[in-house]
Amino acid sequence: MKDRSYHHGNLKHELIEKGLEYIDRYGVESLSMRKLAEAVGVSSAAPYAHFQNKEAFLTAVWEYITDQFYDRLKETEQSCIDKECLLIELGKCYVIFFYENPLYYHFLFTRVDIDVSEYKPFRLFEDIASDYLAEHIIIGRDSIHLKILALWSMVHGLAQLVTVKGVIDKDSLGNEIEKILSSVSF
Amino acid sequence: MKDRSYHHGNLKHELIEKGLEYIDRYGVESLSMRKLAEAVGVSSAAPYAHFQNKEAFLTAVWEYITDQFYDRLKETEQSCIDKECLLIELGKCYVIFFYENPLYYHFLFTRVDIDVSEYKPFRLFEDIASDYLAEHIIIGRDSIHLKILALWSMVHGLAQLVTVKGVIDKDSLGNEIEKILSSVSF
DNA sequence: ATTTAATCTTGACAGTGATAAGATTGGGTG
DNA sequence: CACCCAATCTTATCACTGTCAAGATTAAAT
Repeated sequence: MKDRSYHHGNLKHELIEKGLEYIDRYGVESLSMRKLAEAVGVSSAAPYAHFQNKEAFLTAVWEYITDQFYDRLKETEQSCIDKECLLIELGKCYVIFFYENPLYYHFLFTRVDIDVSEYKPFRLFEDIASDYLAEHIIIGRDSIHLKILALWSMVHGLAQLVTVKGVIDKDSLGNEIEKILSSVSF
Repeated sequence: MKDRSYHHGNLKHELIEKGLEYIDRYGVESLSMRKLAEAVGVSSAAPYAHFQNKEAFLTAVWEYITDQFYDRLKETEQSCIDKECLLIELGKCYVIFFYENPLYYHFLFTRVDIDVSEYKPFRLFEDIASDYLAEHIIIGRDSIHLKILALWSMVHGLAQLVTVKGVIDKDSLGNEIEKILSSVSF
């Protein structure tokens, strides 16, 4: 039945991918190590050779998704020609990423102990916002940090609200986000 | 051992309260019906006389917390003398509520199917923001809705970011929030 | 006082995370 | 090449979970 004999060869990575699939489809709650193991064609205790426990496994998945998120942001940064639009494009990317995978949002930001200074996606956003605001802002420099936080909060909050029924018109998502972000002046 | 004989008398309500306590202290993940039942001094199947299943129980707790949240906002609205400050005070209240109970935030907004038009706290916020912006805004009326959404996103996002390590200086929380919210013009 | 319906207990079931003991095997050593 | 070792996987097994069925207990309605 099993195509791989005893040693699976690629178990760790395949577990993470299957885990992703489950989270994306059903949410974290209904993810069990055993079902995952079975889905990959391996005994129920096999995963514990690669992960200390479920928590550790979920952390691995967490890092995996974080990387995806970061890559998307980075990609947007690099493909944006008109630097005037960069910040808004980045915000759009941020929001759309979680709109496409609402369960990712919960999963990412529910795992508690994020330390902001270590979290790459946040750092990227902060850097870009910082550059942008430094050029486009009239007021004193010390308020830049506040504005970044305000902007970030907005994008972050919007990323979640967008997944809530009735908040936004789904058909014109990209435009809506752009309009919302532009309706505020920093 | 048990102070109540057979019929507990107040089980439903007491379960919800104990559930709250658990969520607040350890998070939803480590909440089990059985432990809850034991903590309240009742057999492990007793809760199921009052709740169809765990999901239904959590929904009840969800509604309970939602009410608390709403009451806090409502209270702020009514105790605010200077209507000029109302919006910011409301935002502060919103954020501080979840700062004080970070696990509430996850719990409230992770339970998926919120319908915005039915969710009282959101409605209240929207109404107040609508009134405020209608008076303080120069631009066309059709953009008010956008600005409300922007503002709400900001407060909503901030409510979560505030629970993340390193984002904000905890000592001056109230002031910080006020400064952040004020750093943006709508 | 008797019935009735609500409430609670006991005992069971399948599914869960996790561990210990042992089987299997690929890769490096001689 | 043969050997061994450490990584990997399996097979029990455990305590715990959500949930249900059957029956015990009691508050409330008749």
